[in-house]
Amino acid sequence: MATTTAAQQRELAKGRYDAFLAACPSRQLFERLSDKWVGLVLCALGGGAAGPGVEASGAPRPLRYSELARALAGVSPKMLTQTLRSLERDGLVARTVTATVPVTVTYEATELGLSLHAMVRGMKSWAEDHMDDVLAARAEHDAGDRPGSAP
Amino acid sequence: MATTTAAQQRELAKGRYDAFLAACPSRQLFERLSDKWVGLVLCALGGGAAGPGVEASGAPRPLRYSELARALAGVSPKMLTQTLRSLERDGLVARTVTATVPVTVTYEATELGLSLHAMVRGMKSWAEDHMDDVLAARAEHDAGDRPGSAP
DNA sequence: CAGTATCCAGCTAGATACTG
DNA sequence: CAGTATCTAGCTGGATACTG
Repeated sequence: MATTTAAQQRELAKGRYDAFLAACPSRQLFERLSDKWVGLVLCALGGGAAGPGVEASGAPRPLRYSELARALAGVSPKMLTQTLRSLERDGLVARTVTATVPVTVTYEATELGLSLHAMVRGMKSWAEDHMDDVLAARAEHDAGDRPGSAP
Repeated sequence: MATTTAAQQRELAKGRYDAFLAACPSRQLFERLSDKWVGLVLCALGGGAAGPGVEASGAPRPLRYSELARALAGVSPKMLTQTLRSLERDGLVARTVTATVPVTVTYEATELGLSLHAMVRGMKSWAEDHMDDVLAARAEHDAGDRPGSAP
């Protein structure tokens, strides 16, 4: 066991990592978090998933592999597994196998994963809430921005 | 002019977009936001940049192209320009050209960009603050997790 | 159900060199 | 200073097919 607590470690870590630096490990971590599937998986496991059989309850609950696949429309088995494995390795997601027939596997966000959920969910909500603003900005930009070119 | 205000538009947009759906425009927007350079640029323009000549003031201020290039260590001119152009098009960043010799170009986050800043900054801070936790989780995972395989 | 394995098209993004 | 242009290695990730 370490002689310092997790809280102390985190305190010491303040300022030790900087994602702006290319060589800093936190840069790689930031890049991993900046992945659409990572974001969507975390949103789903944080309680943001909806769909047939998966209501948007708002409360985090374990989801089965197939539920995740349904929630993240368009995800391939390969990417889903790959994403889940990386999240599991990083301690953000816990994988639980139940020996039924056929086998049941559930995934749920760990405490660490949950601590990230607010931000990721915020990003997703932001994208949904400001879609129209962005669409408008694009239209204005693509139109040429100059008054003279407006009809 | 539209007959509805931006606030009303946003109100109406509630529930109209869902990034979980592959075909939803907000999914593409979410994917764009889930880009390391987008995240880092937004962090820098939100006042999170530090370095030689660029102190981490915490207050958002316009940055020049070269300041951004220095802040985002390792970014290539191509990616920086590409990222800035896409952010400009989406109305998240404003580009200002001042006719000096040589020409001075500054970028700053728009109100829309600033509204996203909290989340992105949160992600970057999270990565820095929890780097040790993730490192520990990886070590444990890679060791095999099982007590029997520990030395 | 919950993956794994394989193949490959295509996009990404870095390196590099050049310009108004 | 602030880009633009070009080339390409290689990684990403989708399609597809198969398995315990």
